[in-house]
Amino acid sequence: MPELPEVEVVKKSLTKKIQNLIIKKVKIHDGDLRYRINEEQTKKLIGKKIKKIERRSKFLIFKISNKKVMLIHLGMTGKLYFIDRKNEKFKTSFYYNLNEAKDNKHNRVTFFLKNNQKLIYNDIRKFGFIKYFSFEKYKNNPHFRNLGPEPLEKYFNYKYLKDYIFGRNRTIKDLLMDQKCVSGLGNIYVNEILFSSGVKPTRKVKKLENFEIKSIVINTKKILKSAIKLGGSSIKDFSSGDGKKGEFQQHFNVYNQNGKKCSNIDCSYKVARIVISNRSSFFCKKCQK
DNA sequence: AGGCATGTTACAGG
DNA sequence: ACCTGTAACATGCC
Repeated sequence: MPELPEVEVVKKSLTKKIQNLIIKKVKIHDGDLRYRINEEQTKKLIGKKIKKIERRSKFLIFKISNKKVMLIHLGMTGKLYFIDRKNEKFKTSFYYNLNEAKDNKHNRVTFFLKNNQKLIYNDIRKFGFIKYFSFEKYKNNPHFRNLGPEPLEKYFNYKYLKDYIFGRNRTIKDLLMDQKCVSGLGNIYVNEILFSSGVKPTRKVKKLENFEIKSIVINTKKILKSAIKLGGSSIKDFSSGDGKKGEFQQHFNVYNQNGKKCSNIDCSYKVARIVISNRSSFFCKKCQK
């Protein structure tokens, strides 16, 4: 689930639920995530307040009252469930689904808050991780040090991308996927951005025209904003219709649409799928040059 | 059975 | 030291 828009949606919804709550207890069910964690580390959090939740790239940054920072990266399948027993309801940060959170064997960590409220970190494939830093040092951690600019900030603009491209010889798909160039994009949004920009994912960056670079920057911002507004993309479909899930997947033009007709009305081509750098790329051979 | 999956990074070779 | 491409991580679903 998680590229920049999904992480941003999680941040926003979690902020409403847990800002200023005290962590009463932390239970690790399986600490064997991308980086191993144990209850020795989480002990420091007990009795402390969650003051603020921020986002950088695909990282969630929990600012804790003892000048500690808890970083959560959701990896490929990480989810955070907020559970409010008071109402006998499961309110998830991104998905909202009773069956998904109940007795789920992929729940890895539970943060106990007040009034039987809980925050559960659930991760099927365990590519995600949780790490702790001091407030002063977290920006210098190895995960942050090489991150490029946030795509929604002004610093990411035509001039920046044009300059970044200079002297490089890669495909535009690879470049946009690279968090050093611009941070927060992943396979879904890069495919959609390139479709909207009319640029084939295989194009070498040094061969891009200026108008195409401009278009890529504009569409990056447009698509990310639209996805955030729609609650992100929920790839999995849930049986129960109640509750929140993202809706941007209903607006995919190419991602996972191989074999379907190109969404441009005057085009009769089918969406093609190829593999670039071990990842699927979807595009229209006619509409993307 | 084999291929594929929303991500990151260690490593190899240039 | 920088640039690029590949494979690996763990688990589930077609």
